[in-house]
Amino acid sequence: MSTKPSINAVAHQAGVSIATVSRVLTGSKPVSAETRLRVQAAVQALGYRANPFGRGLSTGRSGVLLMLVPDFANPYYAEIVRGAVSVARQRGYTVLPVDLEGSANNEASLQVLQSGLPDGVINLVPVHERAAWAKAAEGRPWVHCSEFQPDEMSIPHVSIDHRQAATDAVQYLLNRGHRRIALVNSDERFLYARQRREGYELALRRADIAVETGRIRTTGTNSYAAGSLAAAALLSLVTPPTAVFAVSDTLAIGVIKGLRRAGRRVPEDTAVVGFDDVPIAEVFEPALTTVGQPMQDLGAAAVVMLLGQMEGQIVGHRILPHRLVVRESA
Amino acid sequence: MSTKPSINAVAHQAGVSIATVSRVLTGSKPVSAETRLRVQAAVQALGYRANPFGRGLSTGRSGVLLMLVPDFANPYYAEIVRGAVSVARQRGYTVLPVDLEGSANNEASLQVLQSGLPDGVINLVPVHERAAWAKAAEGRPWVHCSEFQPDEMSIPHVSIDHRQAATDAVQYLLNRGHRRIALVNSDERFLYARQRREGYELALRRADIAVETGRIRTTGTNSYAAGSLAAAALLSLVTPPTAVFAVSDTLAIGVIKGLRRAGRRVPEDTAVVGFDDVPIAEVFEPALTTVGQPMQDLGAAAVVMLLGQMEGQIVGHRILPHRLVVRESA
DNA sequence: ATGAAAGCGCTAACAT
DNA sequence: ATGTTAGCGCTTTCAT
Repeated sequence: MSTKPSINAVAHQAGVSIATVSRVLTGSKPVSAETRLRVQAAVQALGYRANPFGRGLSTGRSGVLLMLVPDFANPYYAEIVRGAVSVARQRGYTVLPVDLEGSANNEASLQVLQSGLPDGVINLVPVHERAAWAKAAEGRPWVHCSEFQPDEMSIPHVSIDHRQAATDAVQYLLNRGHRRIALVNSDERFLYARQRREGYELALRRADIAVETGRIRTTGTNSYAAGSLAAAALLSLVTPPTAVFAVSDTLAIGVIKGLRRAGRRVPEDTAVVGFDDVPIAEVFEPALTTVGQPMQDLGAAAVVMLLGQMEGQIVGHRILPHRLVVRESA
Repeated sequence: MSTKPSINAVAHQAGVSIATVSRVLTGSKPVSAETRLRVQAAVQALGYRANPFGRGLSTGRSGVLLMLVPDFANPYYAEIVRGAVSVARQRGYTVLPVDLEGSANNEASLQVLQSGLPDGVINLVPVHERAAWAKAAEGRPWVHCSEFQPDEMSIPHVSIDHRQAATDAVQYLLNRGHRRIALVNSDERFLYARQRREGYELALRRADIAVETGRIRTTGTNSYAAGSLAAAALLSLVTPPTAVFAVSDTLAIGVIKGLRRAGRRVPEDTAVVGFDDVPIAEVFEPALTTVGQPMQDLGAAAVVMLLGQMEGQIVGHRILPHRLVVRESA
C-alpha cells in the first residue's frame, strides 16, 4: 500500500506475466481483450504508474525535451515555451525549460544536456552564442527556434523572416508619408538584429531614400534606458527623424519615453514602431504599433519538427508569418 | 566511440571494477588517491557521464525538483522560478517548472508529478486550488511558496506577510493625508486577496476610519480592463476616493488608465498604490508606487526548505520581508 | 496471445 | 581499499 507498486505487483494482481502488463501499457504487441481488461483493472486498483527510470533504462528514452531559454523573464520567450509545452504534452512529452539567464546558467544547463536525460533539444539561444551548445548536443536531435542563419541549414529551424518583417514595418512608415526614418537596433551580434537592419535599409532604398548612418543607432542592450538614450541622440541630429523603427518593444518604449522627455509627442511629432508585440505593447500609452511574431506557433512548430526528426523524418525548415499590429504609436 | 560509454567502459579503461568507478563518482566510499586518478582520467578520456536512468533506478532519486507554476507569462512567478533554479543548481538539482496555464494544463502536470520522477515539489499554486495537488503529492516532500494558510501548518511554506504588507501600503497613503482610500481587490478566493483586504481594513480602523463597502471593489480577475472598470465605478461614487490601493500592479495600471480616461490626474487627483513590483511598474508612466515582494528569495528559500525536508530535517515556515517602493503614482 | 528470461547502467551490500 | 554480485523496474527478444 504505502510503497509504490511495481509492474510485478500489477502482474501478480492480474494473474499475468510482467511482459503482458508491459504490452498493454505500451501497446507494443496485441493482447487479448479479456486480459487487457484484467490488467487495466489491476493498474487502476493499485494506482500503478510505470517507473520512469526502469522504462528509461530499457528504452533509452525519457520523454523529456530540453528547451534552452535565454531569459525566462522575457515574455517573448515565455510565450514560445508555452506553445512548445502545449503540443509536447499532447504527444506525451514533457518539456524541460532551462533559463540561461544571459549565460549565467550555462554550466548547469550544459550538465542537464549532457546527462543524456533529454531525448531532444529545442534551442532558443541566438546564433552567435550557439557554438558551445552545438558541440554538446552533437548527435542528439535538435532544432533551432526564432533565429537561423544560412550556414546552419543542416539543422532544422523555425523562425519568422526577420528581414521581411523589418521591411514591412518601415514600409508602413513610408506609406504614412515619413521620409526621415530612424532605426534603433539592439546588438548586431544578434542575427535578427542584422537581418532587421537589412530589411530597414532595403525598404528605404526601394523608396529611393538614402540610408544615413546617423539615423541608425545601435544600443548594445535591449533596455528601456538604452531606448531613451537613442532617442536623445536622434533628437540631437540637425534634421531629426519623424519616425523611429525600434527592433523591440522594450527599445520602442524607451524611445517614446525619451522623446516625451524632450517634449515630443508620439505619434504626432515622431512616430514609433516596435517589434515583438509583448503584452505591455497594448497597455503602454500610447499603445504600441509593432510587429508581432506568432510566438506560440514558433514553439509548437519547433516541437513538431523535433519529434519528426526523432522519428527519423527529414523535417527541413519553416518560416512562420509575422504581422504588423497597428495601434497608436505610429 | 559513437555510442555513449557506460560505467563498464570506464572500469575497463581504468583497470578497476565498476564498483570502484561508482565510488569515485559518488564519493560514497574512500578510494585510494592513485586509483581515483586513474578512474578520473578514464572518465575524462571517454567523456563519460553517468546514465541518469541507471542511477535513478538504483537510488530512487532523480535530482529533479518539480515546480508547479500557475502562469509562466506572469513575471511575478518567473522571478520566483529564477530564484529557485539558481539555488537548486548550486545544490546539484534541476528544477522542472511546469506551467499550469490557469489550470488548463493540470492533467499533464499531474502526470509528471505522479510519474515519480521528481524528488520533491515546490508549489506556487494558490491555496484554493491546491486540493488536487495535495492528494497527488501525498507522501512526497513538498513546500508551498507565496501563499499559506493556518490550516496547512503541517506543510512547510514560505511567503511574505500579505496582511502586513497591505497595512503598510494603506498606512503610507494615510501618512500622505488620504482619508478616502479605496481597495481594488482581485478575487477573494485567493488567500492573499483576503489577507490583503484584512490588512487594508486594519489600517483604516487603526486610523479610526470606517470601512465603507462602496470603496471596496472586487474584480474577479487580474486584468488591466478589470482595473479600469473598478476605477470607473469608484469615480461614480458620491464621494470618490482620493487614493486607491490595488492588490496587483496589473490592476493598478488598469486603475490609472481608467482614472485618466475620466480626466483625473495621477497622483495629483487620485493616488494609486499597486502590489508586486513587476518590471512594468517602473516603466509605466507614472511609475508605480507599489509593494515589492522578494521574488527570487521566495524561490530560493523554497528550494532550501525542500532540500532540508528531503534530508529529514524539520524545516518549519518562513516569512520573508516585503518593502514599499515609492515612485510617482502615490 | 502469453510467458520466461536476458539485459539496460547503476548503486550498495557483502566479501575479501 | 577493492572486487563480486544482487537487485532497482522495465522492455524486448525468444520460446511456446
